[in-house]
Amino acid sequence: MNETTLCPRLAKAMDLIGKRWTGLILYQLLDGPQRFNEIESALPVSGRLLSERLKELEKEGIVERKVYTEVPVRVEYSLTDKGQALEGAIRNIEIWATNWL
Amino acid sequence: MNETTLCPRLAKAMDLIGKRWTGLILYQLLDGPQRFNEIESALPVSGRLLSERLKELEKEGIVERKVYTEVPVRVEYSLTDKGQALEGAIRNIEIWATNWL
DNA sequence: TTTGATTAGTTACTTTTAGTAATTAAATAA
DNA sequence: TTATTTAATTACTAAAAGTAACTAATCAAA
Repeated sequence: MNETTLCPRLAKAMDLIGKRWTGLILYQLLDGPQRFNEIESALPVSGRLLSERLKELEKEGIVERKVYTEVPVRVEYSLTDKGQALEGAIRNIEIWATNWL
Repeated sequence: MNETTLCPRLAKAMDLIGKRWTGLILYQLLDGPQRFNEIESALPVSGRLLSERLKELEKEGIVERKVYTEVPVRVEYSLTDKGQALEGAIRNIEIWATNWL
């Protein structure tokens, strides 16, 4: 193992996107703001991990969390500009998947 | 959890690329064929996982393994067409990383 | 003929992460 | 008071990753 010339920004990007479910969560959010349960229902991810991933993405400024104090409470997640900027990468993966899988 | 409308091909692509180190291994191979130790030295990945990942990628037809019976043995890994087709996706992640991280 | 060097792994063991299911908090309606 | 709904969290188990030592193959040097 070593850490030589590897670009730290690319490494971080791969670490973020590469975390399990993160890519699919972002893909899901490309459709627009969605609440917790919507994302949970759309993907085979448990609430435990979805919560964890959304927190990470929020911390990185990729996802925004908005609470509506309705009854019952509504929490919506959406992509920030930084998150939206990932669309090209995600669409490219989608295209590759369509052509090669 | 559910498995509703999620595109299975995208899910598989995300699962492949999303596995730890896989993105960086592919990025590394965009530079051309490389032997095991070269990849291991370029990335902070251990031989154990590098070996595991390369096997998965070979099984998926993304990476090709070629053995040269020299002394000592030389094993080179390279991208197949299917693997090379991921360049767009990987470059997009690279660009995003440059702009946003 | 034994020792060492080199590459490409594998094995054994520990730590971290993920999966699963049950539980909680808050706010209200019946 | 009990039930309902959403958005989580907690406790526990299973799987994956990290680490370091070891192996196989082949030859050269001592």
